Amino acid sequence: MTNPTQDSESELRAEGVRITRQRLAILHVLREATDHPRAEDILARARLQDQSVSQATVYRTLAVLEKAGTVLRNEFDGTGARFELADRTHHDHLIDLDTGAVIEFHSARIERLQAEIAAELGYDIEWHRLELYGRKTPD
Amino acid sequence: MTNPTQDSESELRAEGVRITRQRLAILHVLREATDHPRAEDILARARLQDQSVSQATVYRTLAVLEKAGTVLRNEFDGTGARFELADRTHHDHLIDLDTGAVIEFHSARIERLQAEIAAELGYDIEWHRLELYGRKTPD
DNA sequence: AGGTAAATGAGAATGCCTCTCAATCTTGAT
DNA sequence: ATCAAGATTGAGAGGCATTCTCATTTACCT
Repeated sequence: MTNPTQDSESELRAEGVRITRQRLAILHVLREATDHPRAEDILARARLQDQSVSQATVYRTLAVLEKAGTVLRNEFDGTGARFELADRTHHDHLIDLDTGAVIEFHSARIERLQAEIAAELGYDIEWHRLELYGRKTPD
Repeated sequence: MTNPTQDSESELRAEGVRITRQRLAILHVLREATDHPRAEDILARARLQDQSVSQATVYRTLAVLEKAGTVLRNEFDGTGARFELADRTHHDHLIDLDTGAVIEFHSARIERLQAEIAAELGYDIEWHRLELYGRKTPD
């Protein structure tokens, strides 16, 4: 009888995050997104569902959700943050320099090497960012 | 009879970059830096050598030097770019979340894995960004 | 239902960075 | 050395993403 949508809301409530109309609209946008939208895009899409959502609330909500571990913030180019739901398994990004397309990938070997390197330097990794920027290999 | 300082200036000149008093001051700052200074820091330090350097020139020069391959731009936190000379061998960064210290490291194995992964996805890597964020391992 | 602290909208404010433009340099050619 | 042509510069205005302020509204516990 549980569904993922209700689950994530309960989890948020359990963390002391109040569920408002606006936050539901923003969460909905993030759940439907297949890209990595910017705050601006999220605002536009959220307003389709709830006309009242403001820019300030989008930024505030994204900050709240990020702190709660529900969303991830990315900074691929220098033109502002891009967001995604943190509900799937961890992955890194490959950005196509020609099209701007963002491809997700994961490598357990790289993850392991990162931890090894950090350990050698006397550190525990809290999180990391790995982005590859490239172009399609010519045939 | 050549020295690295003169070399990099000749190289820049060869690329069509004019060597001005202000650019020399900025290059000097970057050569002396042991940290990863922000534009603001570079401006302050450059002015110690040449009072006339302006903020606009710092940004413009950093953009010119970046395009020329002389400096690297980093975005560790969301609070603005940090720069470093690109004269040493390639490296990635480990950022200490408690102190903000930036530790440089390099792993040929990770580099190789990155290339492999990109190749599997049909891409050639142009450049990449790998940052580890962590804390000192407790004893 | 009622009280209280949290969340919101609108717009002002901030911070980093880029642009504009007239004045001043760098440089290659003379 | 001198010159012309074009690049670079300083100062301040402008731009853009993001955050803040504050009066009003809302979620949520009891």
